[in-house]
Amino acid sequence: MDIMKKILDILADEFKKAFVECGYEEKYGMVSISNRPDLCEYQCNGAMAAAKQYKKAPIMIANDVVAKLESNKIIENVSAVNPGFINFNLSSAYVADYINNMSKDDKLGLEKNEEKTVVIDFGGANVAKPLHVGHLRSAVIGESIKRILKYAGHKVVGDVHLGDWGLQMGLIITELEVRKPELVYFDEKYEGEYPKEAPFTISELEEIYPCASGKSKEDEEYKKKALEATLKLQQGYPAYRALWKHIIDVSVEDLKKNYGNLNVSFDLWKGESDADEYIPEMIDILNAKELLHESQGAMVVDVMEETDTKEIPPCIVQKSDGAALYATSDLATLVQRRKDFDPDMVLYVVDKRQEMHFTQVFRVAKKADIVKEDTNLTFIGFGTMNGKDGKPFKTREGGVMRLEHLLKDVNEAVYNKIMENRSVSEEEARETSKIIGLSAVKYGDLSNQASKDYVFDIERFSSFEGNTGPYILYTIVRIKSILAKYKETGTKADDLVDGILSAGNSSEKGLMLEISKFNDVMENVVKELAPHKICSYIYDVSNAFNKFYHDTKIMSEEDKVRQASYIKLLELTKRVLETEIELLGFEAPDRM
RNA sequence: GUGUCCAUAGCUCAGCUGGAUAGAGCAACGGCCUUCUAAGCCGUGGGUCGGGGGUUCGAAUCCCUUUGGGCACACCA
Repeated sequence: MDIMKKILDILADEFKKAFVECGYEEKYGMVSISNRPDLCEYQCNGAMAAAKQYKKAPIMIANDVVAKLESNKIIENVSAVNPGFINFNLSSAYVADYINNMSKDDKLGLEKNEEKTVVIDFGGANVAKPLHVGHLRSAVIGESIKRILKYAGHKVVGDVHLGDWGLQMGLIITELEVRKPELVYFDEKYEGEYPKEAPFTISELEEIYPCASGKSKEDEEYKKKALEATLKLQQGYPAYRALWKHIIDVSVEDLKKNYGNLNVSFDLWKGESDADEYIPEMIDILNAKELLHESQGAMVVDVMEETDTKEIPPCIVQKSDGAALYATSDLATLVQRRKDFDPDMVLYVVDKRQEMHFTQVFRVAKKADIVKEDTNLTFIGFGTMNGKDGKPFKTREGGVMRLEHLLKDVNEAVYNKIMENRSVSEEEARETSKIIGLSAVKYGDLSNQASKDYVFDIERFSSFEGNTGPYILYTIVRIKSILAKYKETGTKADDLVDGILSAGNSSEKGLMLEISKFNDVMENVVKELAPHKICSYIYDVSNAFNKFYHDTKIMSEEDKVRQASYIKLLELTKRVLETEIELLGFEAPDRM
């Protein structure tokens, strides 16, 4: 099976045909999920929209259409309701058929897209600075979008794009010299090989940067030294290059560990330093297009457009002292990415406060043809993660909280919950609390629209009730548990039944209907790059499953064929849920 | 100041290509475990969708206006 049409499109086709047969335009045959589930599963409101054009009472149009559809095999219980709604259900046999087809498809019926190459820039990590809560959203949202686009069939390159260039590096080198002047890197006459081992640990490094940064603010002389060191490094002074390499290696190793704990990974560990060599070429491009001009000592590109409703300041590409800055690096990186990947799309998952900067960069890139004309440059700005007080999330002392401490706190809260509710070994509880904790954090973040600020509430996220990650995991664990029990009986569902049978009761059908929405939901998720829609979908699926679970005693079912059908339905439900949480970036344990 | 985003139940959030009685979760209250994980299921109460105007047969949703907030507005990233 190559493509599976979405249920709504299939239904709309039936309605369009009916509208046309009755002499109305087919555009009125649009179908939507019912907003009155007590009355029907699906509805069509086209009769009301058509009333004006045909100068006819909407209910009459609805009646005409209903008459054509009464014998339709896909549609059940179709009826016209005042003032002109057409309510109907999907035939139980048809839904069962549909989801059986879904289960045969490796993408669960998601229509294939044309493959695009996408570079996604997320994470926002800096060398020598530990990840803190401010890095959480970029990592979590970026990872999810990366997975979503891969699932949709695109070639995706995730780039962490490290902050590894600039003054911070000079500061660290300067402070290192103060602390360990005996190191060969500071001996100008040294000509031998530089050591392979880094002369510091990650914890030293993390302490050095804030210390150096503090000193440079008070001590002019110190700052000057740091600037000089930065310049020497950028000019390629071998000793500093060697030292710098160590700083990066030590940092990256630690970052990989931390991102690993978040289930976040990157295909590419490029940094701002990698863009450096592309700066001259980028400047040449701008000059060739005669876009670059001097303004107040700096070299800038004008980016105002006539349709702008406000002043967009020119994009500064070179500071008045000749140095590069943020925009310089981002533009040069685009040159590099074009050479390396020739992307159709470049996505930036960045704090929304940086929108202006990216507007400028994108405009320059387009004006200068640094990217192809049809390259889609997209800024996905996310909101702030706030504490319960509605202000940016801080530690109790008011400082910036490190990401690993945040995760630890959540895991601890989950661990305590597990120990009070369940009697499992401490070791298992520790393992499980990591898995559940991650789901709590990620679901808590992703269930909100990315662009909005949200309140991070450890209590709420790590509580296991309601619309949370743990609830979704619990649902999956219940399914796994039954499937394991069924397996123990030695029966194979496939031997008893070809596929899922028509639903025998309303909660079973409810579950099937939810499952059948998969491709529709996913198409939207991919189009809008909106993980929160996955969350609301799997919450619906989980609710539908738990209702079904409550109504149906699966293991004690006497009718073995019916039971086999239940098992197949459970397998499909599990597949849908696991596919979706995979796209959100977490997984389910076997027990909890 | 200019621009921009936001305002929905006590709290946290959905819903916004206009449709019927505005939905969840938490919190409160009441049911359901000798039977597949009660981290669950079922139910009750709770709202002038910030205010005002407009378009429409119909507006939380579109337009205008007003109030209150967040954020951004050239040499930081």
